[in-house]
Amino acid sequence: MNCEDPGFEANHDHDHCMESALSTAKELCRERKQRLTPVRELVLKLIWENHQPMGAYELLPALAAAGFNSAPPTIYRALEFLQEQGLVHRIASLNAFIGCPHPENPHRSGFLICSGCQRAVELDTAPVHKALSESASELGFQIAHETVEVVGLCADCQNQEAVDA
Amino acid sequence: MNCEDPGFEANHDHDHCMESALSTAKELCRERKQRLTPVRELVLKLIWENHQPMGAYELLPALAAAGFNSAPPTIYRALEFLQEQGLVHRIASLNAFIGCPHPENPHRSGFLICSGCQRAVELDTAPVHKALSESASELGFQIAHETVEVVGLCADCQNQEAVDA
DNA sequence: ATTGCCATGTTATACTATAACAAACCTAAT
DNA sequence: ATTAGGTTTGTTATAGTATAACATGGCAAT
Repeated sequence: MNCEDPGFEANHDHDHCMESALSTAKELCRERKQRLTPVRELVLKLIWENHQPMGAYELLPALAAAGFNSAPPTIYRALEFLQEQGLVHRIASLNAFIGCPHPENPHRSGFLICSGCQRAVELDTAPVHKALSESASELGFQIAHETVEVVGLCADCQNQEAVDA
Repeated sequence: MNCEDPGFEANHDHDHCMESALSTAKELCRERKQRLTPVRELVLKLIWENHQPMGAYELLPALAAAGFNSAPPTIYRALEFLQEQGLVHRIASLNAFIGCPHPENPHRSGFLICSGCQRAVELDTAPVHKALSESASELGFQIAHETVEVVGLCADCQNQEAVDA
């Protein structure tokens, strides 16, 4: 299994995961001549450390602890930049942000979100997009952006429920 | 064309549309022994009058005008009830609410949202759901709820853009 | 008529996000 | 090296979305 795309496996190599995401981010920003400034890098790091959807305000205390200004605009600006670079995605139904496991090529994103453990994994949305674009084209609708967010229980949490019951 | 499901057609019979939605709602609530109280009915009416996604706070002034308490909890409670009954859906990416054109049988909902005219139409999400459930079952993920919201341009607004250009 | 539940009123506050302007900082051309 | 111009960050304030908590009122079944 690719460490950058661990599905709902809890016990993957977190450290590697994070470092890999950060070095990819640095690489991409260098290529694109974009500045991955300290605050931006820290925010990305925090998001990957948690490896689950994080609210903007959940990230603020760590920014303050690191000596940055921790007023809301700071975090939202960093998140905006990271989104523009495809390094993080926003999950609208959670008002939360999560690291993208494959930012090197921009793509339509979709998520499976576990309501048991709060983890989320990015989906391959190609089949979903196909279905959507067929429905859309019947109505002459031109798609610009898709929000696909599926809430449910991951395999682990289903087992846990069975045990608890 | 079914008036309750007018796609992006602007010039359908609004009044009929609204009355039909309201009478269906009354019927359903009677069947289910749920109380469609004055404030709930008014909120549903306001949503159908506009026939496009409405923010909770956009609805408050009309509530106040009708003599109801217009503090936020009033509207959110009404919206919560209407959602439970399947009479309105929430669109997460817009923080807005819209009337459901076929509340008689609960269903997974998805939307096409036009960024030109702000209208939204409910999709048949069966094909999308099929694609999603295949992806989900590969990961052993059990789906509880789907958020599918597609932003783009409806046919009218594409034409309008072409004219403006 | 009484009781108990459901709905609404009311106040306060939490949570999410952005506007607007000032200060600091790159960086590239002179 | 200097400086002009753009980008990033700091800072204050506020807009926008949603819920907690408790009081009050109304309705329905006994």
